Amino acid sequence: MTQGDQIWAVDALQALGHETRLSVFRMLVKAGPDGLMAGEIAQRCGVPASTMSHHLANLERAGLATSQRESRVIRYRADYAGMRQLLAFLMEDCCQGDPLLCADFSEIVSCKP
Amino acid sequence: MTQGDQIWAVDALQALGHETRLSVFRMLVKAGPDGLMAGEIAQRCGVPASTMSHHLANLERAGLATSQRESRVIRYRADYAGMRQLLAFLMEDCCQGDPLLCADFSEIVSCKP
DNA sequence: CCTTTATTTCGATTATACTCGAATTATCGA
DNA sequence: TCGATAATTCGAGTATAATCGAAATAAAGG
Repeated sequence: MTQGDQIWAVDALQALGHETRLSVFRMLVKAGPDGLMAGEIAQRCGVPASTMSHHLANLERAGLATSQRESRVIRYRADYAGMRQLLAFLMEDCCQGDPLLCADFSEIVSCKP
Repeated sequence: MTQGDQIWAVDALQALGHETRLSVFRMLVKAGPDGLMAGEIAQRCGVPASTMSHHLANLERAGLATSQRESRVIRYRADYAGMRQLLAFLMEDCCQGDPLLCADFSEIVSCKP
């Protein structure tokens, strides 16, 4: 793994290392492919729109969310590819796939034949 | 999952969301059960001892490292249980075990029958 | 005891992040 | 074109984090 790889991982981890942003990301995962409008996210979190805009931009920069304008609203979705990369990094590069760290997840991931 | 559960996850994510600390954690994983002395960690990272001490305390508070004094030195080890909890949180609570997010990991984790 | 070594804690500075109202941009519908 | 609406960007204040030398603590060995 290169030095650069760790950099984006740091960005992604830092993005999720904030209560509001972690909530937002989970909200987006729960919302699924439809995602959520920026305004509704702000409202649900009880945070001013301008503040939320920064958090959403942060998540997007970190590769954990995508945005798409639809006429007047902007729809945010969880970026599954980014999250998958982060999880892969944590399990492979960071933890070296060590069974001590990762073995328990065989039940969580869909690996039943 | 409770509100409190997310709080420690935020702490752990934030702890890893820093270049030096992420490097240290990976270093500790690589070092295995023997761990590393505080001094050597600082030296390897090219960071003053006092600065590193804060980072190590941060990782320990976040449940990602443990420390143990051995006569004059202090040995740090990766906290596997904490990291497992974090990975479990990210896959289960955060991503809802969604195959879209987690399916790829069936090869990484040791789930071959 | 006193010195040396390893580490932490203190104290103070600097840097970065967070927050939010106000101003701005983009889009739609009348 | 003119509001009205949804969102972002700006600007400025506040808070939190990072940094590092100096001082304090802990332990070992003369």
